[in-house]
Amino acid sequence: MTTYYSGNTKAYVAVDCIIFGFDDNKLKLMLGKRQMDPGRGEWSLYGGFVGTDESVDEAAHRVLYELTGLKNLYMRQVEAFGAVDRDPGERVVSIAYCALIKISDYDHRLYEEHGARWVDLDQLPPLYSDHREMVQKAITLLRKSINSEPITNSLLPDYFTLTQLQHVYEAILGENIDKRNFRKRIMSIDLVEKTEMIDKTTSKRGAALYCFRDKRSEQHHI
Amino acid sequence: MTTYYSGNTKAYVAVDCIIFGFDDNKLKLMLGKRQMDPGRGEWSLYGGFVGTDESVDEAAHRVLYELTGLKNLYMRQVEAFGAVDRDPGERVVSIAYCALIKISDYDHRLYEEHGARWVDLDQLPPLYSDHREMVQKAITLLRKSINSEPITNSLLPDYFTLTQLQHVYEAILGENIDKRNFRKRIMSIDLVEKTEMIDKTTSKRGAALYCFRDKRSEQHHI
DNA sequence: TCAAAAGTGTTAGATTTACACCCATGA
DNA sequence: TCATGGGTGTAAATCTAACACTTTTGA
Repeated sequence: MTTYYSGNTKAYVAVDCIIFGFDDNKLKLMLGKRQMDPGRGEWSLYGGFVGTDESVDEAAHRVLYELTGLKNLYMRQVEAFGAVDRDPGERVVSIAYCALIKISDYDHRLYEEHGARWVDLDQLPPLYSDHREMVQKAITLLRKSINSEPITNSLLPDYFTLTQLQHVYEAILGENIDKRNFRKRIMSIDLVEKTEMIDKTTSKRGAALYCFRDKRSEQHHI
Repeated sequence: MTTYYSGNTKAYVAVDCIIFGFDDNKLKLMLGKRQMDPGRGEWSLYGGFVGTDESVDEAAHRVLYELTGLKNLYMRQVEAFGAVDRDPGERVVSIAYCALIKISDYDHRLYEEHGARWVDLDQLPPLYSDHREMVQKAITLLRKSINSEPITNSLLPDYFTLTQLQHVYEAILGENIDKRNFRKRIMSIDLVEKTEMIDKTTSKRGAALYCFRDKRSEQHHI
């Protein structure tokens, strides 16, 4: 038995997942009612404790998989939260992760089995512990990295219109974008590729469907 | 006794401090030889375990204070490191913090008591565990936030020449900057204020000494 | 025929980059 | 007097931001 550090105390280490989706031109957050004490019944992010045989990153992916059945989603560490009393039960240091889901690609039954709900970001209920702060940090992170990481790729279905893409940018950045400037910029960075397909669901005229050019950005799900 | 989460296992939670200084126109990192098993004698960042009555942030500040005698230094969480085998002894999740010190403002005796040394960033020895990766992440963070956080303020003495300031930028960004463009830009953002003082140590002609304009950026040390 | 979303260029201003010489002084 | 680092301006190129009308088609 190893006892190198036995003079020191241990703590529970947890992960909490800030799961974003995009639907109805709005950013959504996946929340559930907390199913354990303390705080049972409060709105909460999905989380779990880090096990002995998994890294913290792996724990985050596991929690997300258990909830959604999806693997290899975009996921990124946001920050470790370590206030002494952040958890009303015991000392828990939690590492927050931001995850992005293509809502429309998957059916919602698994979420619902867990009592999960997509909630509009601008209508968040009070959240358990410091989860609200985690969400805020995650949004700040999304805004900073929207142009350098495959964020929009992870939120949109495989084929999408430029208007949809613009709405994702607007939802994340929280501001309106000029349509012409936006299209010019997107075209100049080789991000997307036009397909032959036309989407007729949002207008009578129909809009060209695009896909992301970088095949590396395609996520592989189980 | 609280036992809410007793089905789960705990882990040691530690902090590691990536301490940067600036001297001789180069970024320096404070390293020490690890003084405990496992890994005794290896070059290592300064770290410590998070105690029961302190937040993770507080633990980081405490470790830095114990080493340097300085409080209220610029400090920022970098990332949590949680690989299963990252520590060869036991399961330790470590949260890395980046700290910035004005080397020339303080004498080095306290550091030396701890066996600490300033090492050139481009001449790092092999480091314990994943500390090298922590350093890399910290540099990336510095580069990203050099224009939005009081980073150069925290590395330079209270009075400095524009050439010194430029050297800090160059050391952090790892690239040469055009002198005229640099001065134009610095002047345009109201970052610094010219004083009446002249520094004659680096040239016969002498260079004007500047101070940072924003008093909020001044650090208060013990 | 008209309502509704798709699609398309130009111009002014701001920002960024490249670039070279004189100044002041101590040795 | 000269070697050394301090200090300064301009012009071209790039990027950003503002702005309005035509197209298509199903209802």
